[in-house]
Amino acid sequence: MARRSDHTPEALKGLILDAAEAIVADDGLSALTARGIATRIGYSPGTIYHLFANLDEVVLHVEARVLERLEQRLTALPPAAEPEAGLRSLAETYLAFTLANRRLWSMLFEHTLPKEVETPDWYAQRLGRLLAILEQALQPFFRAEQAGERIRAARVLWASVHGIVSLSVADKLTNVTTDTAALLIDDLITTYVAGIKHRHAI
Amino acid sequence: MARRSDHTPEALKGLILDAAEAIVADDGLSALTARGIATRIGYSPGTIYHLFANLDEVVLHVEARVLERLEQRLTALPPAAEPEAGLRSLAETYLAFTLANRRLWSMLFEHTLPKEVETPDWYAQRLGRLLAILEQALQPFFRAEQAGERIRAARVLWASVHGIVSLSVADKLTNVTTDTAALLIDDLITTYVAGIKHRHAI
DNA sequence: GCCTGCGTTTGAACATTGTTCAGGAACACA
DNA sequence: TGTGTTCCTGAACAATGTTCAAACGCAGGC
Repeated sequence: MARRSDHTPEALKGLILDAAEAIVADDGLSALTARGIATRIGYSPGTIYHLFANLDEVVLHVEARVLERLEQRLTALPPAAEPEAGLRSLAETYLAFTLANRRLWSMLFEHTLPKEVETPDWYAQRLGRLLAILEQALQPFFRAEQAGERIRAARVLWASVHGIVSLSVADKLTNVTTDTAALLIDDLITTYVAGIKHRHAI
Repeated sequence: MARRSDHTPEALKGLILDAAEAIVADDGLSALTARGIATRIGYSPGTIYHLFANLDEVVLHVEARVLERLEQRLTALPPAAEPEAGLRSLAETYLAFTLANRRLWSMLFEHTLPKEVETPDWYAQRLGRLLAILEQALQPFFRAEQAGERIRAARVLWASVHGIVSLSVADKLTNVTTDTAALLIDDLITTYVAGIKHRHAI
């Protein structure tokens, strides 16, 4: 009973990604199955494979949407009065986003592509844009000729916040401590920024 | 053709874990299958289920062995002349270990237990012991009555180093930068320690 | 109104997975 | 030799990702 253009291919892709995202958000990446998506959108499993090469590609696109939403949140933040407050609100927004989207966020790091396949360019570019936000927020702390140090600091902060958040989302740190991720992030920023001021006195 | 005590149950458990570890080390967590382990040790898949409740439990034990080995490396380090050098060599050892055991290390974070099941106590204790090493290395930077700050700093550093390492092992950061993980870790420790000295002048 | 062609969609099929469990095989002891 | 207990097997089940010949229904021509 093949239908014809119930939905355009693009609309169908959207349906598939919506369904996939809902499943991951509800029950985690491991609950995502081709048949599950198909049932949810009222199509058969085969249809998915006409629009995506395989399930990995579906996951990759869901990941992209999550990253895009995070980017929107971070760029929508009002400019901060003080540089350090700007950093802090970036980190807090990041944390709030991951906590509100625990399973979707975990997906980004649980999911690994098969050996041969490498992450597509657009994926790296998405990450790059997120880093650029941080690089800019760090501008007040460095002189113009210290661009290298500034860029490195952005990566360190990005990865560090990620580490705190991911261990806490996965419950691999909170088992051991009563500190919440928010406290740790606060300490990280305060101390790291104090270190920057001390090292690269501007 | 049931054999009798070719191996004691304990020895058999060891064989299973060895095989599982080898498979993960070679081809990653996703290549780990009950049949694969069974073939490798010359037993049938069913045997595994007499010794472990399910594959998740096998993975958990392999994780434990990896954590144990890391702990051995970290505790075997010679005492450092300077406090900051001690921190640095801890972090470098950690990084070297993860790079030498990429797939095994990724396993720790790709693998998540099903919703209901929670990580066993001994797992949290293993992590706790690793953190304790860091807490001790931070002792010279804090006064005795600042134990709270020191413990928090250990968690921040632990999670931050983890973040740098895990993004770099998963190639989700290096795509974007030419900095190696070692440089980022170096920057983290230098700057964070500078921040500590500045904040909690001892 | 009918036919024909073509892009869509199906759903059965295949290989592979985790997991179970009735029963067979080998040892220890009589 | 017989008997019981313990260990181990391997077939079986449900579920997975993925493929692809066939079936379907719309668009356009007659």
